[in-house]
Amino acid sequence: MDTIKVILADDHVIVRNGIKILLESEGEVEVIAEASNGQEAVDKVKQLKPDILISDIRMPIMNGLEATAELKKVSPDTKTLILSMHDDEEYIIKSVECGASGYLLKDTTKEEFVKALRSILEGHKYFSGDISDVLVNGYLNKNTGGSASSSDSGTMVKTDYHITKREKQILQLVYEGHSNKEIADELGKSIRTIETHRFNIMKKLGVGNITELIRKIDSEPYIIS
Amino acid sequence: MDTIKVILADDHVIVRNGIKILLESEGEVEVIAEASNGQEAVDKVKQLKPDILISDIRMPIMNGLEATAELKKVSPDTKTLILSMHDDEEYIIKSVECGASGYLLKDTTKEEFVKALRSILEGHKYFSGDISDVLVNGYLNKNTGGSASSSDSGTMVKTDYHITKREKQILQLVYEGHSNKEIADELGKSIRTIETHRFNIMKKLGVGNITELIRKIDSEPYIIS
DNA sequence: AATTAATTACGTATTTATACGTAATTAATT
DNA sequence: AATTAATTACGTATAAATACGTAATTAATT
Repeated sequence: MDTIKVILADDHVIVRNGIKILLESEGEVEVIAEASNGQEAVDKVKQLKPDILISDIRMPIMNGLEATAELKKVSPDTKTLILSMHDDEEYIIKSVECGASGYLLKDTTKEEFVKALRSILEGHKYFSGDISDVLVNGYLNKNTGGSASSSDSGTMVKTDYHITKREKQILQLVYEGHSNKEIADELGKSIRTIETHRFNIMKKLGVGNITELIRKIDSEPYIIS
Repeated sequence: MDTIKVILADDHVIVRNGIKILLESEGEVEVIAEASNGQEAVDKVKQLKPDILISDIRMPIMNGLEATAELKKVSPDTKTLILSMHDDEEYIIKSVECGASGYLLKDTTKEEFVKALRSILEGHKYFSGDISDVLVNGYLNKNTGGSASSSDSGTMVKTDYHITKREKQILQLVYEGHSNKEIADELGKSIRTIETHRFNIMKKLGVGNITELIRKIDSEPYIIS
């Protein structure tokens, strides 16, 4: 019987080392490569065609969800298992939308970890905890209704804030701590324009002040990527 | 030859598991207990008297630096090795001030990890990378001058912002996203008082807006603890 | 080409926060 | 008891941001 060939993507070496030793102690999992950012993960998946990519979400250069979405193009048979500290529904749903086959928290035991890998290799989805079936079924129910029901997507979990390209640009600068004046100068636009965008962004994201905004982006970084 | 007895403190099981397996694969290190927060770490150190506590900084209930400082009282012979993602000088200096014997980044190899443990067990300090000697020597130079030089502590690394008790209280509420009015209501004080405190706090911390403030506290959480 | 979405920017109004200085009162330290 | 530090709060002034609405222009989509 062949081993399950996996690639690990996490920006911390010690975490990758720890996971590698954890999994290979089982004997049926082989870590064939490691990546410290999403882009490196995609490149190595393309090159090595592993069975499963195990990926953190928050990584430099390209995050784990984007890398997951990218896999369809470079290695359609490779599946992704997300391993994250975040248990927000938005993250979980977003990972499903990006095509991930599983989602585990970093609190996961070795036993469950290996069980998840086996399950995914057999073509199933694997989401840890009680929220797994609820979320996956909820997501499937949302999509079973066809295109008519896509207008109701906001009623379940909000994952698309409909932030335009320009809004993301300005949001990034706000996130970095720039004042409206600084942003106006940088983009060569009127400060009134920036204020308008800013108002629209805050409304779309449902936040009331800059602190909430920063927290929201910290927890959902795909908003600006 | 006895093994080095260590306790691991990190709020993520998978990290603790990974480190445990990593270290015990060497044979000369034995993980005798684990803790998921600073308080639990202190309690287990008190009970089990390990050689070394390996601790993350950011943990719930009590952070790793506070736990380090607490060890003198409960197990004077136990040394602490901080294992963190943060390489800010403030963190490193603060760990020394709390009595830590070493500081490694989570980017550390197994070899260096074990080397650090051996070194610490022999009574030495162990700080990873080129910054280690510079920082430790800089810190010792600061203290070698005696009490007369303590007035110059701000010229090297700013670790004490001299935030008063009341200021910390208000800072916590600002950090949580409350407006000045909300804070004034909650504390039963004039909004003008809150504004005054807020101005003083920002000045002490050297930040120009709320975004910078949040980032600073995120990277130096002891400011408000 | 028509329609829709995004971008730009203003009017009007208000709120909120920043900035500096002064000073009385209270609490803590010497 | 005297001194120092912290807390409270105001005057004065200004800057910055929030909030809502309107609308022209440009870009993208159908």
